[in-house]
Amino acid sequence: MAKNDMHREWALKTRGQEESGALVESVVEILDCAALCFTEMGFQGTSIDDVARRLGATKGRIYHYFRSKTDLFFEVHREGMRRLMDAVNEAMAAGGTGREKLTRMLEAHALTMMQNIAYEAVVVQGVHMHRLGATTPEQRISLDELMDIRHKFELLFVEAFRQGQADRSIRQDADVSLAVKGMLGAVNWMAIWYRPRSGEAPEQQRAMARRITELQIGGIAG
Amino acid sequence: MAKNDMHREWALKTRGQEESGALVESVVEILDCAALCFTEMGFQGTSIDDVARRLGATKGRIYHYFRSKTDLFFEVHREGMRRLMDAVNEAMAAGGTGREKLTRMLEAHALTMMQNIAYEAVVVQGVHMHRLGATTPEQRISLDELMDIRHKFELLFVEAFRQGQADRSIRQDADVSLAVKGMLGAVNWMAIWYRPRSGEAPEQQRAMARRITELQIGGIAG
DNA sequence: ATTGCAACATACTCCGTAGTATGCCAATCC
DNA sequence: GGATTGGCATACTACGGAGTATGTTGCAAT
Repeated sequence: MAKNDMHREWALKTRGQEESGALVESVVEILDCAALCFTEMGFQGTSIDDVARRLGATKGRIYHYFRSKTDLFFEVHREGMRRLMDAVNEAMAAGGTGREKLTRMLEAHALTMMQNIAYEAVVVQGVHMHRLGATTPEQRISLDELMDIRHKFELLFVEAFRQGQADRSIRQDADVSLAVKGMLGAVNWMAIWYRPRSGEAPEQQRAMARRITELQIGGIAG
Repeated sequence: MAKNDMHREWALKTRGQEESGALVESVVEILDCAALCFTEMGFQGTSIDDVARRLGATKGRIYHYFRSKTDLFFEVHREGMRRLMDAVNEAMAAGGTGREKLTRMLEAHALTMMQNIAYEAVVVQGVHMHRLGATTPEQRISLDELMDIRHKFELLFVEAFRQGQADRSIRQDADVSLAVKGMLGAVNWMAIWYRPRSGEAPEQQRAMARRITELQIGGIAG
């Protein structure tokens, strides 16, 4: 393959087979640093040099793997969505009533948010960027693709919600779309305020995920 | 007063008496355009020239009233917070149980978000920027001040929540802080997805605000 | 009628930053 | 063991955009 196709090649590879290990690790390292930078300083506020500095490297290394800053951002976003999707899909797989499913899914979502706060904060930013005219046509395509995944993600919750209404475990009188947007909003908002306390045990995170989920399902009325 | 103090003067004026009208209107016009630009393209993504172009004017007009781009952003943020604060304060004033208060407050919050989507989207962005090291010391002060208002805003909800627990209208077993963050998250998230449908009647907005609020209070369990 | 100043517009500087072109080295493959 | 190539670093260009310095105009008070 020609040198110039290196970047595209990588994007395709990530969906397919494993790589030689060292290469993958180098890219993952870049993604991790990029996620932190984007989270702390925003997309426009982060320069490629910032990411490189954090890596202890220079731009060359980054542009060797990614065609542009926007591509790098999208790749972080994609990885964040993938982790969310995997967690929620698994939670949905097990049986139970619609409400039980929905509860597990929401809890998995919340927990994933806490465990991958940098990546997920970028995802939230990306959603925010949606309408921000991504300039080049190719970026538009990438962004649209990500929003499509985002939409499918939301549909998983809608589906579980409807199942819950069908089996009477969820109230009938709710506007499904609005209800789901509300629940997801409550959890997504964690990207704004949640910061892992140093030495926070995974069990504490699970407990917090359970509590916030239970409040969304059960409400606060006493 | 010296010319150079013009900008600061304005910032102080906004808290005090009315101005000569025409002047105020010119500034409000700038704020409106800035809110739209920041909402659509983000803080870093918006150039002062963008705002000026939208105004049908040039940078000169903007820099005549605002010392910097950051100041402009903060002023939009401040205005957005003020509208939220006013609406929620009014909703809190009337009596009732804690739960009734909280319901009215949340509903007022949601409605204000919808009616001032551009300003409120900027507020959400500002919260996001919190940790994004605002560079100059003066900007830090402004940002800290805004975050202080934000915190007071959240405390209003915490207060009503606690009152509701005291009068037994709200369940006892909830983590107050987490519950409030969840509720506010659900409503704040509207800044991301809500766009007014053309010709949407105020009554439809009120209905949506009521529905999303009721879901937060009552939960979805059937 | 003049002066003074508010309310902008115009024209410029200067710096950060995205992206590129090129150089360098170590490993791998004929 | 020369050539090739992947994996970066270095050096450079080009440009947009924040902030400033300097007009220009119209109104308002004296």
